[in-house]
Amino acid sequence: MREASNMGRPREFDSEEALEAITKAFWAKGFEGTSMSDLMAVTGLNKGSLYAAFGDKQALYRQALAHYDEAWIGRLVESLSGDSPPTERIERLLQTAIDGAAGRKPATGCFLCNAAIEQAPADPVARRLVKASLARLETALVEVVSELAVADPEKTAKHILSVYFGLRVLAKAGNAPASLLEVKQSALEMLSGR
Amino acid sequence: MREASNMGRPREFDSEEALEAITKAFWAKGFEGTSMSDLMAVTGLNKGSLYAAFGDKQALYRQALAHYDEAWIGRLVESLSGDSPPTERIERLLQTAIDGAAGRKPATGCFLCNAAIEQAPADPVARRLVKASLARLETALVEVVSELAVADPEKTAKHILSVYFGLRVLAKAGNAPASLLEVKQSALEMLSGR
DNA sequence: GTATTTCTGGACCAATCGGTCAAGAAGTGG
DNA sequence: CCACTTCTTGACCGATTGGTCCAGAAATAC
Repeated sequence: MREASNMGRPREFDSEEALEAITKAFWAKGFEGTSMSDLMAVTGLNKGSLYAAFGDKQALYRQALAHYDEAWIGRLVESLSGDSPPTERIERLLQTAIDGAAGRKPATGCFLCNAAIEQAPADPVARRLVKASLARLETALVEVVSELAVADPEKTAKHILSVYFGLRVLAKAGNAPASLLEVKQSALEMLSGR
Repeated sequence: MREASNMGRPREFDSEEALEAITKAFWAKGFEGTSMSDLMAVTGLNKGSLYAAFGDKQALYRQALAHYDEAWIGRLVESLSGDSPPTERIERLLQTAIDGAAGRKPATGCFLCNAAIEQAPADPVARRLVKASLARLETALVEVVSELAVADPEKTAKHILSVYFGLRVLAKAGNAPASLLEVKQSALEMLSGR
């Protein structure tokens, strides 16, 4: 955000830390549900600093979404390309969706999923970011599925991705983990040819 | 909402029509994204009438959600219990999710899905309504799947429901219909034992 | 030192938010 | 006719919204 100029007063806060807090705020309450006052509260900064460092609310949201892609989606993709058995890696992905709601109040869920529903239709840039994250996930999934004896890996990968987001929705609705586990099992059974 | 009293000035508007318009507004822009002014605009009523007839904004939203259950989810459930082949009925369900985004700008999507993401975590009543709609869909799906030669109909039904909502999310993100069709095909192949 | 640049804190802004209220209109029952 | 009830209209409310601005602080460059 800032040029590498050593002129002028140095910034007193860590931009990364601030963006992390901002991301969590939008993640929990959405774009419309999060006010600038909320963001001031979670970062400990005041409006002037926020606007100078990141821009307006929409820019803030987009950067939070990009940060989520880097951090969380990155972790997910990484976990998909481990060296454990393919089905195990896919199970881990689906389990993430299930765990994302278990116990927590309110359910943390998936910022990407929330953004797809709330902002993607209204904000082209947010939509572009969401699609990019989805593409990352899909690519990683195709690679995993390709290791299995499956007729059409791309089709199957998309199916798994769809189940993943379906689980996210069902989890947010408050479905019991036991019920969600059945979905995961069904998906895994499909992969192993029943 | 109103007692069957013939005393006093009669209401000049049709509550059902108003609720229909209100539902579409919340459906398109969410709870936080819809203002009372928006609701005044889409119904042609003024605030006083809205409050008198439905209550505050949260009550409005809940009634919209209940109306969506009656109307749209009802139609979906009905369509699932036709006399066409079971796989065809399931295909129709998934196709609904795909069509819900095609061409339309912005993608209409599914109010139930939006509510699960946006309001279910924050509003217990909304969560209850969402879960009830989900249960309706699931029950109808179990019946359909039971007509197929499937080991565990309930598990499979949940899987299909998950795919349905996954499709809704992917569709809102702007995925091309061709890509979504692959998900549908994959799900149907799973049902027919590949 | 001074000049310059950038950041901080908070006052300030118009607009909008959800919500209330009272006055009068429009009906029914007698 | 009058009494009563309910609905409509729009003014009005305080609070909050996203966003701007400026005076002063804190650094570097000379």
